[in-house]
Formats: sequence, C-alpha cells, structure tokens
Amino acid sequence: MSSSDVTSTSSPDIPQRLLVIDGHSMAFRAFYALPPENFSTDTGQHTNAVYGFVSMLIRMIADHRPSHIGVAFDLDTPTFRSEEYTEYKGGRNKTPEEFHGQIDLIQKVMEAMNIAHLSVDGFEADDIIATLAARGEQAGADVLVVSGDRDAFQLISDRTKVLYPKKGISDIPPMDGDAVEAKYFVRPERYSDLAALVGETADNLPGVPGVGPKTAAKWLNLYGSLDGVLENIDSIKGKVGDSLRAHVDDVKRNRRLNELLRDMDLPVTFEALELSRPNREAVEELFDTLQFNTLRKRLFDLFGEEEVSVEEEPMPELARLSTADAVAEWFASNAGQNVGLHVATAELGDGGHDVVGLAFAADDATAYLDLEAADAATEQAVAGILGSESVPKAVHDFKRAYKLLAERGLPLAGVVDDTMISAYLIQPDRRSHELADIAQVHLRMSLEAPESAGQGQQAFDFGADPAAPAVRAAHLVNLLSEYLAGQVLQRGAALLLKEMELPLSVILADMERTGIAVDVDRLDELLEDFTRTIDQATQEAYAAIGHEVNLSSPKQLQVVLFEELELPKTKKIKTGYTTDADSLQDLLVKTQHPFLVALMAYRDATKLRQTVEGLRKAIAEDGRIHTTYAQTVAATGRLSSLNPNLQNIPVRSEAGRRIRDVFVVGEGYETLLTADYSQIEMRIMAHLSGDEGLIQAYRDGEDLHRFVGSHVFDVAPEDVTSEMRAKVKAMSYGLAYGLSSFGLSKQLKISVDEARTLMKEYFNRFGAVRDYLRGVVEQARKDGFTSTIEGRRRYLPDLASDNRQLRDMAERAALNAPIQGSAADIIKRAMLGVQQGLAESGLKSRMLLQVHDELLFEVASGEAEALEELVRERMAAAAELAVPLEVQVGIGRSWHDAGH
DNA sequence: GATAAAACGTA
DNA sequence: CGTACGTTTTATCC
Repeated sequence: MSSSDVTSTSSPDIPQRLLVIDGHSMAFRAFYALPPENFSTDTGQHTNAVYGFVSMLIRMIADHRPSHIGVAFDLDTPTFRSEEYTEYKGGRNKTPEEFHGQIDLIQKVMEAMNIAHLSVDGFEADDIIATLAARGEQAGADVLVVSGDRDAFQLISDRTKVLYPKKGISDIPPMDGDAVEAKYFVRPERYSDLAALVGETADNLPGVPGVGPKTAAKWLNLYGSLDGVLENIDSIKGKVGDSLRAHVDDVKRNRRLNELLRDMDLPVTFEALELSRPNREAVEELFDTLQFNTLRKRLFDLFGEEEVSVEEEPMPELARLSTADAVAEWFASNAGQNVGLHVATAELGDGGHDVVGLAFAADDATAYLDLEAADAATEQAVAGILGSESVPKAVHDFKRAYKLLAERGLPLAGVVDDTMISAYLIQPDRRSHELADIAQVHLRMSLEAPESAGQGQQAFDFGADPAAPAVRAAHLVNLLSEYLAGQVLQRGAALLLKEMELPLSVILADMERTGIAVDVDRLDELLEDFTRTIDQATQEAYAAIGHEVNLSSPKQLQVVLFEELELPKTKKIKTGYTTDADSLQDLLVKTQHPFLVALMAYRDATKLRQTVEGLRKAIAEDGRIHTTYAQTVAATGRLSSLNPNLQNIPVRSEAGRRIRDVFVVGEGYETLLTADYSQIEMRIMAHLSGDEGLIQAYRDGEDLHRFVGSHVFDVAPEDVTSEMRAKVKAMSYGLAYGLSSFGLSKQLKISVDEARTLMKEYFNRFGAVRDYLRGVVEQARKDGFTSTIEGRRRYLPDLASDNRQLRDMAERAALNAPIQGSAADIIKRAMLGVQQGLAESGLKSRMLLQVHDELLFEVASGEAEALEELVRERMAAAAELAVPLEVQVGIGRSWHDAGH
C-alpha cells in the first residue's frame, strides 16, 4: 500500500491533522501585507489579498502537512451576537475599496483546490471554527486553528493548538496551553473568563476599567473561575473591586458573547474536510483569470512531490520507563544491540529547546522515559546508560543531542552512529539530512507514524504526549542506522564516521558551548564609527548625483549608473547590469566619477556595520558568542559556521580587522592563541600531483610563489617582482578551482593571450600538476566520485550531464573537492589530535574556533608555551604528505593581536 | 507574506 | 567563463 503526503485520502495510515482557518482574518492579514496597487488583473480587480492568502496557505500546508482542512468565513448578515449586543464588533473601520470581491475570489480558489469552505447565516466564523475543531478532536485528529482572534485560545487543549500570527505565519510556534499561561497567567480553559473581565477591543467589548490580564488572572486563580469571582464579588477590595461591581453586567455579557459554539449543526462531516489534490483544470483556469503565474508553480510543486511510503512492520511495543529498575531491565533485555535514541524536546519561549524525555528503540522493543516526571534514582539510572561507552547508541544529530543533554547535566557517550552524518557521508551534496528527509529517501518511511502500526495502542496516539513522536523518531533512527551502516561500509566511509566525524562532534559541541568572549563596549564603538562613515558616504553620494537614492538597492543603482550618469555598461546579470565591487572599481578607473567613490565607501561601511550588528545580537548572557558548526552541510567535508557565522569575520581590510580585535580572551584565561596552516591547499596539490619541483620547493622551505614565479617567468628567484609573484599566486590558487585562462585574464586584468601563455608556462614547468588535474576529472568521470586523501567521497553525477554548464560546473567541483576536502580532513584530524593532547597533558587551555585552516585557542595561565608546542606538533602531524605541513602560531589578547 | 536575486565577508 | 560556505537587503509577485 502506498500513500502520498498531502493527498492521503481515506488511507488510515497517516495520523490525521486538521487545519482550521479563519478565512477573513487571514485574508485581511494578506491584504495589509501586500500593496493592492501591485496586484490587480487587467480588468482592474485587485488580487493582493487573494495572492497573499494562497501564498500563506501553501506555506502552511507545506509546514504542517494537514490531512484535513476547513476554512470558515463570516457573512455580512447579523449574528446571534449582534442581535444581543448591537455594538458587537462595532467601531471597526469600513473595509477598503480594494478589498471588495477578494473574499469571493478566495472562495473560488478554495473550490478549485478542493478545500472545504463554510459560512453559516447568523453565526460567526469563530463558531464554525470551534465546531470544526471539536469534530476534529472527536475524530481523533490533532487540530491546528489559524486565527487572529484571541477568542480562539479557549479552544486550546491537549489536541488543539492555535497559530496566532504576529507578522507572518511562518516560523512561529503554535500556541499551546503553556504558551497561553505564560502570556495571560491562566490556562486556556479560563481564557474566556479572563477576556470577559479584561474586555476585547477588537470586538468592541469593554471590560472592567482598571483590570488587565494580571488582575483578572489573580482573581481567577484565587476563585477558580469567573463564576467563582462573581460569587465572591463582595470580598474583592479596593478600587478595582468597586470597578468590577460597577461593571458586572458588562462582564456577564462579555462572557456570554465570547463563548464559542462547539456544536453547530454544520452541513459537513469531518471526512468531508479531507485534503485531496487540487482540481488542476479549475486552478489553471482560475489562475489564468487572476493572472497568477508564479503561484501556480508553487501550488503544483506542493502537491506534485508524492512521497511514497512502504507498508511497514508494526512498531515494537512501547514501554514506559518510570523507575530505575525499569531502565536497567529494559537495557538488560536489549543488551548487545544498537539502540536508537531520540531526545524529546519542548520549545521554550525564547526559541530555545528543553529536554523533556528520552525515547529508545531497539530492534524489537521501544521505550520512553519522561524526564520531567522522573525521580532522582531513575534519572541517575538513565544517566548511567547514556554515559556508558558499552551501551552502543545511534542518534540523529549527535552534536545537538549531546549539547541538549549537557545543558541538563546528562552525559552522552557510546554513540556509534549518527544517522545524519552517515547520510551525509553517503550523499554529501544533499541539501537536507533531516531525519524526516533521509527516512523518506532511504527507507521510504514517514516520520509521522502510521496509526495502524500502533495497533490501537494509546502509545501511538499523537496527542500532547511527546512519547509517541519521540519513539517514532528513535525507531527510524534504529532502522536507518542499520541500513546506512551498510551503505557507509560499501562507500568506504566507516572509518571517517567512527574515527573522525563522531569524535569530532563532541569536540565541536564543547567549542560551541564554550563560545568566545567579546568586548561589548568596543563593539558598540565600532557600530558608531561605521554608522558615521555610512552617513558621510551617503551624503557624498547624494551630492555627487544631486538627489537621494537607496544606495543598498542594486536596482536603483543601475538607474543612476547606467541611465543617469551613462557610465559604460558592466557585466550582464539577470536583472540588468551588475554593480558589484569589481565592476565599480573598473568604472572608477575608467570614469573617476565621485559617486563611485562614495558608493564604494558606503558598501564597505554597511557591510562592516551589518557584521557588527549581527555579532552584537549574538552575544549570549555569558558575554560570549556561541556559533554553531554545521558538520553535514559543505559537500567537500568542510565545516560551516552559523548563528552567527564566525568563519567570515573580516580580516583583509584595516577597518575589518578592527572587528577581529573585539574577540578577546575571556575571564580566567591569559591570552588567545591562533594557529593556521600555511598554504595547506597548495601543499596538498604538490602532494597529490607528486610534482617533484613543487615538492622540493616546499621541502627546502622556499617561498613557493617566488619559486614558481622564477620558473614561469624564467628569471632568478631574487628577480621575481612582486607583480610576477602576485600573478603566479593567483594562478596557483586558481588552478585548484578550475580557473580558465579567460577567468585568469579577468582577475589579473591581462589579456586572454597573456593569461594563456602564463598557464602554458606554468604547466611546462610543473607538468605533473596538469597531469594530476586532468587525471582527477577523468577518474571522477569513470568512478562517479572524487576522493580525498582520507577517502572522503563526493559524488558528481553531473560530470555525465548533457548540459554543458552543469557539466563544466561538475568538472570544476571535481578539481576542487579532493584539495579542499583533503584540507578539511587534515584540520579535522588536527583537532582530534590537539584535543587528545590537551587531555593527555592536563592543560586547561581550550579550543574555541575553527576557520577552515585555522584554530583559535583560549590559553590558560602559564600554558602559552606548552600549548604552542602541542598545537604545532599535533597540527603538523595530522597528515603524512610528501611535503611538510607548516604551522604559523600567533599569541595576543585579541584574535586580531594573535593573528598579527 | 514568502521567495529569489544580488551583494560580499571568509578560506 | 574559479571552489566552498552564511547573512543581509531589496525586489518581485499581479
């Protein structure tokens, strides 16, 4: 049996999730987000709300993957609420002219998409929503209500959450009971009571003057409910008590009106809300008249990607581990096998995550441990399991799990597989290695548990209980680990996984947790400085052209440069002509126009300010910046750094280096120490090519570029000019990237002929390099992959593509991957060696950052000399090449000082 | 409101 | 028409 993602019909094997949307609320949101003047058809019908609505809907379906959807709309006719209270929802502004007709159009789109929409005379959309949500719950589905109306909070339960859009609908966590309580100090069941007391301006329902959520919540929590408050109304003291007594009728009325009906007599069943595929023809026709073109593709892409799921074995029965004995027993009875582990988390208000439980999956058994409910003995027992090297575990995203557990004081060791890393080693070019994706790709299984597999056990009820999804994840990790292990072995990556990537995860986790200290005051000074420079450059730019323009807008700059100033055209890009830094420099040389000078100064300074602002925001409570290293992103095997990216902190310009100077040694440590490999990629090229000349030059410790220059230009080494050296240097590095003579000529601003001659001379003298580069591509075409020195592969199917551009790109990637990748392997090995050395020697100094060929350390008091020796030795010993690995070390109070 | 494109910082 | 990344801002959608 197979089923698809969003189009699952009556197949019972996907957990049901109902999305209930407040149609008007979302339409208005869309309307005010998009300017109506930019969205209208030739007939003059505005479509901004329609466009925004559909755009958001697509995003919501993609994000939340509902099995059922219902959209509720209000009617213009009176409702039972306005009958009772004529001012209900009064005082609202009239809907703008441009909004007219758009609700009708939205409903037409819903019909074309086969999405149920409802409106009922005499009732509000909110009542329909409440009724649909209730029916969804009765049918056993999870419910997500999308509404901009706070009254919807009363619907929140174990099964129902509310998406209350602040700005957009993306990337905001749905509100659950805890979120309501955090914001309003009462549980969702009491929210309507609170709203009755406080009032709701949006509905024109005045509350008790002087009473806000805090006071209302205090009363409600004291007396249990609004009824309780009213029963004790005379015992409430003070001005607010008087105020309450004076407005008690308002409160009662508010409470009557804000209660949503959950049992309306609706003409649709829950089954009728089931999401099916859009009616393609109807959508095509409607989008033709609406003149929606880009949305069409997004919509069909959404429904186009069919995910196929295989019929699967039932998931093993779930054990709840709530005692230390239960933990010990479970692991004893599953001893000897790799256990899939998933760390269950709950979202914190600040965007962080908190560990709430642990799910385990062996081959024939699964277990969940609720850490929030666990007593000390149970936690201690599981800590013993987690920290045990002899209990083998498989995890998805080991580094994250390790950090999460560490935050809670729990260890994590004995991890023999990380399914994320395994998947990455097998397919390093994939953009996502998330559990849901790789489970789909490798197992054809969905992260969402088939309900049938649960055999009706409550254990697999996808309600508020975090156990079910966590156990499902652990189960998939268990299955994936077994499957991927075979693949990893087949592709010769087993050692990379076990001896490099897995131990590295721990090192990276510790580096991330440690972070690096920054001097906040200096950072703020820089911000001011750069801002001043920006202002000045802005004024100069305006003065040069006699009017204002958004200097950050390439589009507007094109108009200024190529239309107003009629400067020579630059390189063509999709949107016209480029205004990038290289081109501006060219234009400056050609025209000397003062606007260009000001613009370039503006660009420099804004870039620097952005960097500073980003760093400023990234400072944690401990005064340090904690980056996150991505271990499974770069296709070559490099790490990448994000939130913030600390691998692209400026260093080339003087102003940029001032930013490096704010990264400083932290409290309790003596200084920073930086160590970087000298010309590691060139050395790898010398090694891989086996070129005798290059190898000898490195062995003799010669200035490589001077040496190469003397051969290419046929002069004595001492007669190599700095210009010659620069050319050769650019060419040497360019070769590792697949640089063409055309590209070289552009970079060096020389003729293509001259560039070609230069390359020819180079290859005449260093023929092994040419042979190597040719051989790499040839071998890759034959094997389908390239390999680094450590055997890390990159698969390049595009080498066989008919598309010339794709094929050329793949060839350049093939040239570069073994070089960049080998360098990545070497520094990873160095990190392992250094860390081991630190542990063995008992030094207190610690590794903070990795920047591809550089490691930055925080040096403990008195350890500078010992650390330098250790780092030099371990980095140099990270690989056995035909040439020596040279390491440069610098020491200083800041990253800048250490590096210069 | 969501997404694509341009620009630019690093190795 | 040189590889590998991440972040920010603006323009676009009709």
